[in-house]
Amino acid sequence: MTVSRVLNSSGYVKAETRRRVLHAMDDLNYIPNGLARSLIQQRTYTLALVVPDITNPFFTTVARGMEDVARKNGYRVVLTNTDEDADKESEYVRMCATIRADGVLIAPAGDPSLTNLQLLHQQSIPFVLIDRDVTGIETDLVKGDMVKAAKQLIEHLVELGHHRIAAITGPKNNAASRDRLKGYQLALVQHHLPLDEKLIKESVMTRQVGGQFVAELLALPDPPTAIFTANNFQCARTMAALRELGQRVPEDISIVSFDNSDPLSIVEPFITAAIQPAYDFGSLGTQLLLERIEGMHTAPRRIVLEPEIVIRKSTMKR
Amino acid sequence: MTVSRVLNSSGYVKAETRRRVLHAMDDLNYIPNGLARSLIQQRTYTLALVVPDITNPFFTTVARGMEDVARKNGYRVVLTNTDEDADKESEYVRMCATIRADGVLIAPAGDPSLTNLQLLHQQSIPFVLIDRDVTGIETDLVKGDMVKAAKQLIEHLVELGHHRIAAITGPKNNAASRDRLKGYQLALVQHHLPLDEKLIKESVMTRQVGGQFVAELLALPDPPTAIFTANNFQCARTMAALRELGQRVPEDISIVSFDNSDPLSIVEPFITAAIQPAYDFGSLGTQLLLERIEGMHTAPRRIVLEPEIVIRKSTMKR
DNA sequence: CTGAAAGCGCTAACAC
DNA sequence: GTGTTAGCGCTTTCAG
Repeated sequence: MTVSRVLNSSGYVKAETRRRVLHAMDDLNYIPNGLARSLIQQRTYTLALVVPDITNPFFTTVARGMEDVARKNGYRVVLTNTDEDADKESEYVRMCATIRADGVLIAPAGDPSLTNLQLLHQQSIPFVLIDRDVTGIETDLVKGDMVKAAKQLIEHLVELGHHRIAAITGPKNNAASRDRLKGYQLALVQHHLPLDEKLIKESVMTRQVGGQFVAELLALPDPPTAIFTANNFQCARTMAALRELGQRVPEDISIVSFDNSDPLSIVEPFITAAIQPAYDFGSLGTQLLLERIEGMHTAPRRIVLEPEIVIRKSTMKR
Repeated sequence: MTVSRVLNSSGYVKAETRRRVLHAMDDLNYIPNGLARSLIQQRTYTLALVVPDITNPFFTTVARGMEDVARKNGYRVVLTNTDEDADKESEYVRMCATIRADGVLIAPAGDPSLTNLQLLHQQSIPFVLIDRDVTGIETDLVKGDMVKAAKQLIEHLVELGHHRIAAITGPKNNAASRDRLKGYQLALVQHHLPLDEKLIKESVMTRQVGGQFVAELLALPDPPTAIFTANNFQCARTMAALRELGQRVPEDISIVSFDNSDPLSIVEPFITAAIQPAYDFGSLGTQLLLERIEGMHTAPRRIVLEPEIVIRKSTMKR
């Protein structure tokens, strides 16, 4: 018990006793057992971050933001990958319950993630959504204004004289995908441009994304002069496919994208993109989460951050 | 106790009883408490990955390799960042002990990490080094043959007619840095080229790396015609600095680097580089670690993998 | 200021 | 097949 008091600097311990305890701990290379402590305290000081892909620079930046805030508050972070798969996500959410994480920051795979969030709720594990909303649940959320961002990207293209603009989107069961598409459509409508279904290609958001849609788009009788991609990986794949087909960017075709926050892009930031404050997603999300863990707030809070539109070299006048 | 038997499918339970237990668990949304289980079993089924920077694509790929093998064997992975700082590393190594991780895969910050490894040893936590050796300790290790890789990169430059080749290195207390420098020197010596100390610049390996050395190199009376950088971030920063100084790559100056495994490099792999099998570092390292946890091996095993030299567009004939 | 008793939720070992 | 006892290493509570 006295050792416990020394460890936690709680209660009174005579200076001499404290000294002896510390000395003994040092002697024995003693490190307290966190499991036992957590078991009794009902607190693990562990937060979990559940993201679709930890190799996506966007999410590693989120992780950094989270880690910084967590550490500052005495919490650890456990990172997990869902590969955009609600089933794998479910496994990890269960893991969060098993390890008794104090809270979870999650970028849900899509609307089917609802079940996973409900599980967290059942288990009374506080959670905060980042980047993506999920229909059917009201909770704390930090995301970017993706409708607006997409709209601005498209408007940039329109101003450059593009009228045939293709959109590569993610799965429809995913709010982030839907918002980006919505922004695209909104921009076209407001500028009195026709919406052509053939210019919209649904694909996936992972690095496994294929590039066949590029050939399909170019094979259209009236092919697009610009392409809007929904994320990092789609953009990269599109660029690669265009190169294979002998198309130059931006001379032959323009490209805009989301979150081209390549960690190495100090090399040659090339893609005109809507950059979301990924670090802030992590840090603000964690802040909300910690407040919820401490039981401070009750009404769900939604934080919508403004993305920054960065005009670079992947777009040019038509 | 019966519940425990059902959970672990151990011992005999009547089919009917099992059914009732499962039903009740479902009813109550019961999820077993991993803390209590780990406390008694003295096993957490948690591995830790300690790397310098989780936003470095090289290490996220390592993480993927680790996670895949860990999952397949029923283990979880906890990721941590040390920022190339032995003190922060020490904190995390202590954390590994606190949470009673079953094993640790670690890319040590440098030779001062020795203390941290000794702590793990004291606490009887098995560990495996990846990417970097540490002088003063004999353990399992998975790394690339960096001397050879660096040597081949330099030879490529020599064959292109470069004689004044600069080297940007990492901290000297780090085996990875030393090996890369050694390969550079070896190549020059074998090709009877002079070793000029003024062409060697020591810098850091993090994203915070500055680019001032580029200006210094170019200001030399006999400036280099090619630059060898030791990693991702140094390469990126060098490219940026060159651009600011109006130097074109590769027309004015050539660049070679290590691990330019940008996740988005499907866009435009540009840098001629030595690519190390990062995924295998993670998967093989975890394999070794698990074997050590299961107590199978005793003699330290060293796995040295061959890097691949990929000639791309950042180098040209002098 | 220090210690003794009890218990967090689970499982190993041993009854029955 | 199922239940009981004990204990993993801590902290909470209450005595002294």
